[in-house]
Amino acid sequence: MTFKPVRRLKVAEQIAESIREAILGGSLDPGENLPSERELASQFEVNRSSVREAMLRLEAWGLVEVRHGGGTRVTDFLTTAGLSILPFLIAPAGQLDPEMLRDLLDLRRTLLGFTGARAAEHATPDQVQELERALEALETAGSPTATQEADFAFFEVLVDLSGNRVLGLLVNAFRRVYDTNRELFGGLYLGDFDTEPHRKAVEAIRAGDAATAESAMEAYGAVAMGVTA
Amino acid sequence: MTFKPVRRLKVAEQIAESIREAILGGSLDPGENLPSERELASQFEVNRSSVREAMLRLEAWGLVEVRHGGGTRVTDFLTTAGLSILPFLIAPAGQLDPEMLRDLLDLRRTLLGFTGARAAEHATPDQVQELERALEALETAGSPTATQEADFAFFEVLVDLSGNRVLGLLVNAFRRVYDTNRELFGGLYLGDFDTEPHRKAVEAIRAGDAATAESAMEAYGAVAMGVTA
DNA sequence: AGCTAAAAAGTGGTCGGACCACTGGACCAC
DNA sequence: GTGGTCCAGTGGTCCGACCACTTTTTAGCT
Repeated sequence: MTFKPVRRLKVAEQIAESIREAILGGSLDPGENLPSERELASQFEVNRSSVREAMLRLEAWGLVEVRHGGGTRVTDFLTTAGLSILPFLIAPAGQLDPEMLRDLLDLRRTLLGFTGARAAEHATPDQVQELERALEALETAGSPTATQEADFAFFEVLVDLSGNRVLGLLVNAFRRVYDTNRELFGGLYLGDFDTEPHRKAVEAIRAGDAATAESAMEAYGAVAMGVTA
Repeated sequence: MTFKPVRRLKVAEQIAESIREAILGGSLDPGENLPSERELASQFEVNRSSVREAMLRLEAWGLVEVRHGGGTRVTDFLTTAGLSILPFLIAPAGQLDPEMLRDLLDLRRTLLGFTGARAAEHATPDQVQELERALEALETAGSPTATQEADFAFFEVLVDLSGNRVLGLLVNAFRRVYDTNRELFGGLYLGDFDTEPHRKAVEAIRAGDAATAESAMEAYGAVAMGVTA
């Protein structure tokens, strides 16, 4: 038996979360002004400093626009926010949003293909060996949770082999989506987990066959989409 | 003669920028602890509040990890940061990093293909008309700057047609890369700008031909890569 | 009345200092 | 070794004040 660490939520984080949900949930419309920091401080019964920290977070997420002397305005997050809000947007009420999930998996499938193709073009024999170790770890994983972890680890090795650092940053953003809602995504690994596409991809990468690696990885991405349908 | 607006940088922003460059530039190694907030405040000769705001920004970028009572640690940004740091990473010294640019354009090319394909599958006649207007605006643009803007606008319409909201968020992140270094990217539009791929893509999208739209957009992406080579 | 410019009110930004909450290490008792 | 206590250091929150900027109101003029 292992225990999960207790969640310690800082004041500023609670405030930011609260307002974030109001924005993403549509209670606050784009263009609208947030109450002033002093007003918010009084409403939440906290110090203004804590409210300011919350504003900083919201601004970093691209959810509000702070104007010195002119109030804080809610932005249209679909046109200003980056991938950093995806973890919250994909599971608004503790439940995965089917449309968002579909979009995410669809995009993921293409990125998997891209990753596989580039890996096939750039991987050295040493790196292929590393990939094989990751595949073996995946196939010998005992629990669904372990499988889930190993699957992502396999993918991250692959991203490393692709040699594309921008792709690396993008995948970091995706992983945060996954980490934040780990339990929800866990369901995708309950059925039979077939590593056949992985093996095919590894084989193609070893041979330097980009096209085959691409289609193998896309096939793997398609499987995940099927599970949710 | 027109003057550019004077840059008014808030104290906290200057500090964050300063430390950000130190981290991205390698002066601060991952795992290393930053000086304490009190120490930094004294070094920068500002109040501790301003330092704290800077820390929040750095944390939001995924560049540091703040631990209550345990100091602030520099993270390995290549494995923790998201696309939000790409604007800074791609032009570290006011000059575009060729490798990063190559990776970015390579990934962009694939995303363009994906966008074109999905647009062809989902676009309604009304939407196609909107796309045609964007294309016309692009072809009648006078200056290189206007062309640059119109080109991105065309792409954003296309993203909208694709109906994939996750892709939309991803493109927002990309646009920030572009906006932050507008002058540097402007060079890509100096030569002859051929809108032939655009026209081909629009035609394919109108016909609902996903495969052709995909290859047309990929061809367009490849052109941009050629310019920089 | 209508316009302009000064004044006021409101809002975010910075400051200084105090105290609370947490971490990590030193030291002690068992 | 193990667990406990203590303590110095660090981040988190609070308070109240003032500065910088924007928006609204008001006073004054034509």
